Amino acid sequence: MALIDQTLLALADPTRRAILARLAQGEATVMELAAPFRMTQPAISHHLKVLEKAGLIARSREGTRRPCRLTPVGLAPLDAWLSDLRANLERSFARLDDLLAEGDPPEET
Amino acid sequence: MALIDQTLLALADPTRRAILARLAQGEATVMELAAPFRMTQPAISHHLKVLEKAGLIARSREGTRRPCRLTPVGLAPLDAWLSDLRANLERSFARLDDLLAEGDPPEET
DNA sequence: ATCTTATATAAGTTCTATTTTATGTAAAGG
DNA sequence: CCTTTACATAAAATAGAACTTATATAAGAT
Repeated sequence: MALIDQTLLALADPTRRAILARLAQGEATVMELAAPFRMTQPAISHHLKVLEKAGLIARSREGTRRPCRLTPVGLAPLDAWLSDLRANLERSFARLDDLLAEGDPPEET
Repeated sequence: MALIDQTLLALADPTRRAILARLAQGEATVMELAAPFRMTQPAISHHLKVLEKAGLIARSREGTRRPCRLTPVGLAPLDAWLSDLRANLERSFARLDDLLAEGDPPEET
């Protein structure tokens, strides 16, 4: 699975986005992250694993606790995808402008 | 369902992202969009419906054809979510810096 | 050592998304 | 009119993601 797939699949879940939002305020343990949700701890652990595999969070060890923190670089694939898309869009607009300037109506390939 | 949910759910599928990439080059009909995929036309039609409901594409009528075009404003919810997240991150880094400057080690709430 | 706290993993279930097959509709072409 | 082309919709199958219950592990507290 491509990086961008993992990124977007991870972000597509509201619980995981809420977890990221929480982590944007600072580190938190699994239990702290689980608290706001009406959901069991294993469910949260699974969400964390998805986020970790997507490179969106990292975890350390602090005795029995496993604090999580956000790793902003994990958003890079999404940034790249977005700017790619927008670059292509602009290129296609530029082509369209050229054609219109020539008075030549654009046609499909 | 919140806007950002629809946006990210739509983007989480590789077929749909490929469709958007194709549309970044310019308008295309359903058949043209379906061609590159080993997938039936109804499947593509369904993907297009998801993209449309997310506000990522729009469709017009041209006789029997239904050309699709990208609507870049559909990415606004994602842009907003991303900058929100990053704003919070920076705020929390700022707080951390303050505390460190005071020589006061940060603690959990 | 034992108990507790914090977390992970496994198995199973339920829910939702993707895809296909089959069929319907609407416009254009003969 | 009848056929074809381009697409939509419905129903059903499949696949996959999310969640729960039950259990395991590992570190700290007693």
